[in-house]
Amino acid sequence: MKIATWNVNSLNVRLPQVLEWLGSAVPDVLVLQEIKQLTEKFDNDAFTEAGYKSLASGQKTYNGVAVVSKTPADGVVTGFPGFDDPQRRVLASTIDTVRIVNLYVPNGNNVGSEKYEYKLGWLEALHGFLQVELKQYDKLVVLGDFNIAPDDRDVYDPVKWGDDILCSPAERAALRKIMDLGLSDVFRQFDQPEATFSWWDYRAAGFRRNAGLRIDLILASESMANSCTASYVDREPRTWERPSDHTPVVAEFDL
DNA sequence: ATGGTGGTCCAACCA
Repeated sequence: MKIATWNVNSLNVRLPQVLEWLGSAVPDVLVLQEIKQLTEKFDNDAFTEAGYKSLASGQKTYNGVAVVSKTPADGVVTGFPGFDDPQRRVLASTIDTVRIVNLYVPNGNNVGSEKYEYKLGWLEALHGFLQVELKQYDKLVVLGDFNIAPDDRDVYDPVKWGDDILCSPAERAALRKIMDLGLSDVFRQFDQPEATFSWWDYRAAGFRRNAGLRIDLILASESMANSCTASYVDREPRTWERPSDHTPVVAEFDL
C-alpha cells in the first residue's frame, strides 16, 4: 500500500498537477491539504476519471483537506469531538482496513501570536483525538502538513532559523507528545539524503537554494511502522511550472 | 527587521 501526502496550495490551480502525479506515482492513497475550495467545488469527477474515489472537507479561500484513494473511504470524521473549529483541517477515514488521518496543522504565524496559541491548542486537541483513535485502530497512519520541523536535520539552516515558528520548543514538544502515544516518523526509518525537505518558501528563491524544511510528515502506529518498506520525498513536482510550495511525501507498506 | 513570491480575490490576509 502506497500512501502519500501533498499540500497543493489551491486545488483550483493544481488539479492538473495532482492528476499528473497520480498517473505517474500511482499511490493507493493520496491526502491533500490547502485545497482552498468549498467542498461542493471539489471535482470528484476528475478523480473518478483517473480511477480514484475521492472525498473533501473544504472551505472558501483557506485550508481544506481531501483524500483520494483506489478503494472507497468510510468512517469519515472531519474534526475533533469537543473542539469546535470552522477551519477545515482534519479528514479521518478508513481505507482498506487502515485508518488514515489527514491533517493540515495550523501554521502559527509567529511564536507568541494569537495564531500560535491557536496552533498549540489545536495540537492539544489532536493529541486527545489520536489517543482515542489509537485505541480503536491498530493500523493507523497520521499524515499531512504538520507545520513543524521535527529536529535540526529537517531545517536547511537551523542556526539561522533558531526557535522561530515551525521549530519552537513548544511546537516540537507538542509533536513529541503526540508521537509518544505510539506513532513514529517513518521517513527516519530509512537512510535519507542529507538536507531532504518537503517545503521551500516561494520567496528568496528558496527551492533553488534548497532553503527548505521537512514539515510534511507520515506518522505510523507500531504495526504500520513495522510493515513500512520505504519512505521518501518526491521533489519532482516542485520543479514543475507554477508549483505548490510543498512537494509530495510517500510511504510504502507491505500489509 | 524587512522583503522577497504566490493564492485568493481587489484590499488585505495567509503562508
